[in-house]
Amino acid sequence: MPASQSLDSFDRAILAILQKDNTTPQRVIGEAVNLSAPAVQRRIKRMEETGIIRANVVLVDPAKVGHPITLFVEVEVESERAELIDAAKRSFVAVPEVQQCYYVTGDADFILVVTVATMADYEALTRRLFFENNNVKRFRTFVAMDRVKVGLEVPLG
Amino acid sequence: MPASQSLDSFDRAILAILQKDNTTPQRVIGEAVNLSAPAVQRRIKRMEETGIIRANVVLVDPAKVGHPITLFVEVEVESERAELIDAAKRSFVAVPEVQQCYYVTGDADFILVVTVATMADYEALTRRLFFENNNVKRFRTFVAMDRVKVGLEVPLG
DNA sequence: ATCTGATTGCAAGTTTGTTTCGTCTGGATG
DNA sequence: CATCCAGACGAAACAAACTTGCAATCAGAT
Repeated sequence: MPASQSLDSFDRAILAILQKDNTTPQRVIGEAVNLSAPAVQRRIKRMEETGIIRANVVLVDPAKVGHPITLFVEVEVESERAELIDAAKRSFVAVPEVQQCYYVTGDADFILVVTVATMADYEALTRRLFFENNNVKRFRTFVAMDRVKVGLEVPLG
Repeated sequence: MPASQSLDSFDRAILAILQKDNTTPQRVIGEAVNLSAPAVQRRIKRMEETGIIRANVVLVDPAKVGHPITLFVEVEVESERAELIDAAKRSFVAVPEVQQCYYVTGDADFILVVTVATMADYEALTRRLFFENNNVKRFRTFVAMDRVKVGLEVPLG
């Protein structure tokens, strides 16, 4: 009973479908998981309310809208004082070209995924984000030659 | 005319909305961009056919479905012979826990984004993917402490 | 000036999503 | 052991959204 529990096997089956294609009609989902359309609809609504489903979005091919370059950047900071880390987070989040930003353990402090139109744009971005930030000690860039697999799908097993 | 060109400013405005919420009714989109609902619908359809829109999906909160750990892995291979690289790509793509996989230039050859339930699961994964693959020379793991910004949104400006 | 091809808005038709309502199940309580 | 209650279900009615056909419009080329 998915009332108190957050996920049962119906929910997982529904999520698996929606992670592939959220335009799938509820009736079709219902047939796939052996539930009526209203039941499917109620479960989706609850998962949205509880934050299991964070968003409904389209995935855009970056190359086809003028952003053919994807980059990874490892950023190392000078000081890990909380307020400086927070400031760094805010500055990264604010930049649309930064698709993803993670605060990590290891040899680096941040890992960024960046999408740009040209390397000149990236050069300008590094100036703004890294060279003008005194707390950035070092950064290392990887250029993606092949986006072998790109998605945010979470396995549900 | 968006016939031969792939993107005009209407398309970009529509995409910007859909990248945030693809459940937005076409009528509402139409009001926002000053177009009728059918016009919006035809443009969306064309962008889907031409591959500008790659997919319609829900984004799931990994922590809430039992995958609280996100990892980055830099993988360096022994040989960059094409067939070995392709084999590596296939092996990474086949694993559901590998959300993203990029073939990159720089000190590493691949960068993976991995989502798992426990570190034990990750340990098992490294065994399968890296230790049992003779072509993997070295790999380096970063553990995400904070998913500061996660998305696949492409800036449209 | 005219023609062509593409795009638009409107309106009708169709599909999909949503709400309502009565029923059923499982678990806790007396 | 019977009763009660909360939560979830399906069927049907309802509302909203999507889709299509058609005539009108606009831009560029002849």
